Amino acid sequence: MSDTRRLQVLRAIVEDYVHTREPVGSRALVERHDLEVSPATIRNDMAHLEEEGLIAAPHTSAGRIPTDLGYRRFVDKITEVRPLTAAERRAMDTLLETADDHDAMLEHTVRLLAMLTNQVAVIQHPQRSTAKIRHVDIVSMSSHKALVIVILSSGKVDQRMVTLADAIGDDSLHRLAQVLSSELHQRSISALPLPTDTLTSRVEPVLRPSMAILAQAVETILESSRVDRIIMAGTANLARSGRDLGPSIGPILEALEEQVVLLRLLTEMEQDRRGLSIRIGHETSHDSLIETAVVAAEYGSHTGAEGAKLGVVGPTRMDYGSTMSAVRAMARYLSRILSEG
Amino acid sequence: MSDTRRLQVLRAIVEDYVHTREPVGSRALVERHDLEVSPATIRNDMAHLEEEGLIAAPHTSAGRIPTDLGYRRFVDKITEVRPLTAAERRAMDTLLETADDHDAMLEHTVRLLAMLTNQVAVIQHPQRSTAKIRHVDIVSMSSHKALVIVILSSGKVDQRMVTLADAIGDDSLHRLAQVLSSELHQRSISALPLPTDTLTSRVEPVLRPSMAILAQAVETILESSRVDRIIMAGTANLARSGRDLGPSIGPILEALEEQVVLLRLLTEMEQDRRGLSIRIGHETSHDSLIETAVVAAEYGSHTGAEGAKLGVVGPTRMDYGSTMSAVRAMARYLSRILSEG
DNA sequence: CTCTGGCACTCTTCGAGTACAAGTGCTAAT
DNA sequence: ATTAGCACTTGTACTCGAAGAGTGCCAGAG
Repeated sequence: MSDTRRLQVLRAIVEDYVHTREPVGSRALVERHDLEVSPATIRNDMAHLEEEGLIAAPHTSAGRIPTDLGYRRFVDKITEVRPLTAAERRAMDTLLETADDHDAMLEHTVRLLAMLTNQVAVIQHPQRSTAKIRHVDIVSMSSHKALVIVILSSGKVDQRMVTLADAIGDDSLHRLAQVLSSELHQRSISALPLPTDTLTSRVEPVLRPSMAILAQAVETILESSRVDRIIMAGTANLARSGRDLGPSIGPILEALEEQVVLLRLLTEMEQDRRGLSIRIGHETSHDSLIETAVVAAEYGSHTGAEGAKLGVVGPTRMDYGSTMSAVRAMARYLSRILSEG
Repeated sequence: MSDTRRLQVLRAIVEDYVHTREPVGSRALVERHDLEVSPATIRNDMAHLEEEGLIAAPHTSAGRIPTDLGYRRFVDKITEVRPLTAAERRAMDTLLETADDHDAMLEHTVRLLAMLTNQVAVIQHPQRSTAKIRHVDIVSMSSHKALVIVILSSGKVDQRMVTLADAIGDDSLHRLAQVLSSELHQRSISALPLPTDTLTSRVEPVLRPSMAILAQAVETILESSRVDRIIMAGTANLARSGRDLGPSIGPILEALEEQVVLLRLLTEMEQDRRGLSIRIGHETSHDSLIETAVVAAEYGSHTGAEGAKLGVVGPTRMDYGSTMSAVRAMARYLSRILSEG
């Protein structure tokens, strides 16, 4: 009753099933892998694995397929993270060159990850709760309209249009911007509300109504910049692997568009020793994702923006080895670029 | 051989088919609509319609379904744009209140349109070829890094990180920003390349290498801001109507993610007298969209940013009446908000 | 105690055959 | 121009049976 062979069998079942998409039987197993025992022996092992709930048979007379638990053990005990191919490395390097602003960076990353894994890739905008205000700017758009621009230490730029209380000249606008900028400089974006009183008291009475409006705008910007967002790519890949996901790709797409779900899931997931977070099937604790697995990794954690993740969503029947390696490599790569920038 | 009845029959076929998703036969037709003739008469009419290529029979013994051409005539001659319901109007009004910056505005619009039509909605970022530079700003991020920010007359803000040639103090940076801003103010974004020589000559020699880098960054920003983008929402709706689109929803998603395709299609489409552009099936001249129809309308055309469109993509078997009305209403609504803002 | 060969059993898949329903096209009559 | 009737075509649903795959279990060997 060699315990290691059981694992070998599980591994073989997972690999074959991932490869062929069909339930795998005992005979095929001994043939494809060189287990030096007879099918009957394997059958015994399979019976045990089934008792443990690691594999299951769709019908009495069909081969076995891994259960969520089976995948889980496979991932935990067996899979070795596969190194990247040269082509993949090259793709990442070209990414570096096209690195533009912060947002574009994330966008390119997620697209590349989708291409590498042939799956849906997602990336979480970093929670910038520790980010600080670096600069506030105001640009006049018309007599009563102005654009408030807030630049954060993370390099993110947010803007918002406001309607001022009075017509205000460029000079006064400049003065307002200076007060805002100097007064709020280095202030954490999570320190709300803003000291509106101090701000208004620092300018001439005639400007105060407008200053209040501007402060309000800045506050709104900060608030909305604390909300996490998710960028997604490769939804077409979902359809490609539709055979695995049954007819249920609709609800999956919905769950993905409903960013909140994914966001909560990502933040809940904890990294294992390999620096990866994986949820398989029911572990996602979300009904429409019951047939999917999420592989994620944290990135940029050393820059103070902690907890931001990136990853892929695919059918539970996925090639965990390469997916895990791609996700991890991507996370490291992005972390490096961000810390350099 | 009443010609108007033929149209009536076509209309009935389209409506029934859109409603039931099943080929419609002569008997059902006379029953559901109160045509005061016998099925046999209808059969004659249908034979004519089939000759004209407006309808087709999937099998010899099945009812008829409209062809692309049939939908086309239906849309051109028959459909009356349905007015919006109160609920729809209300949804649009709440949208107004959540109006934030320019990008968020478009994003909300496209989501709402997706919800209203239960289809995939797309919106084209306005081609800002006529937009002008309103302001250029530089914010120091670290000793050698700075963020270049360009604000356009349309209210769009783009930024880009640059690495400077030398360590430059805040004062000098401010000076550089002022030169850039005043020199480039009101310059059309399509006027490239920038007069780099003039720019560098306006600052002290020690700053010139950095000025060159900054000018280059601005140029890059302008270039990439001229490229149109597409925002999309409601891809989950695609899956919902998957039954209509056969197994081919994969390629469709791909085509949609491949923004270039859609972008070209949208710009090519010309508005009809009702202010709508519609392409049905093969008219999209794109293989993977052969089973879809695109309904679009121009928005914001009076603000100088011309040619930007918004619309929906759905199965050819769609409710053209309500789709058309939703798209047109949305376009008008957005135009109004943009021209007010 | 582990492994193996054999064998009966179960269950899905696939094809052929058949009956049925839907719907047409045509012809002759009004 | 319209209608009624009828023969004809064709997809759909269902049943039946054979084939194939794979298991579980038992009895025997190492």
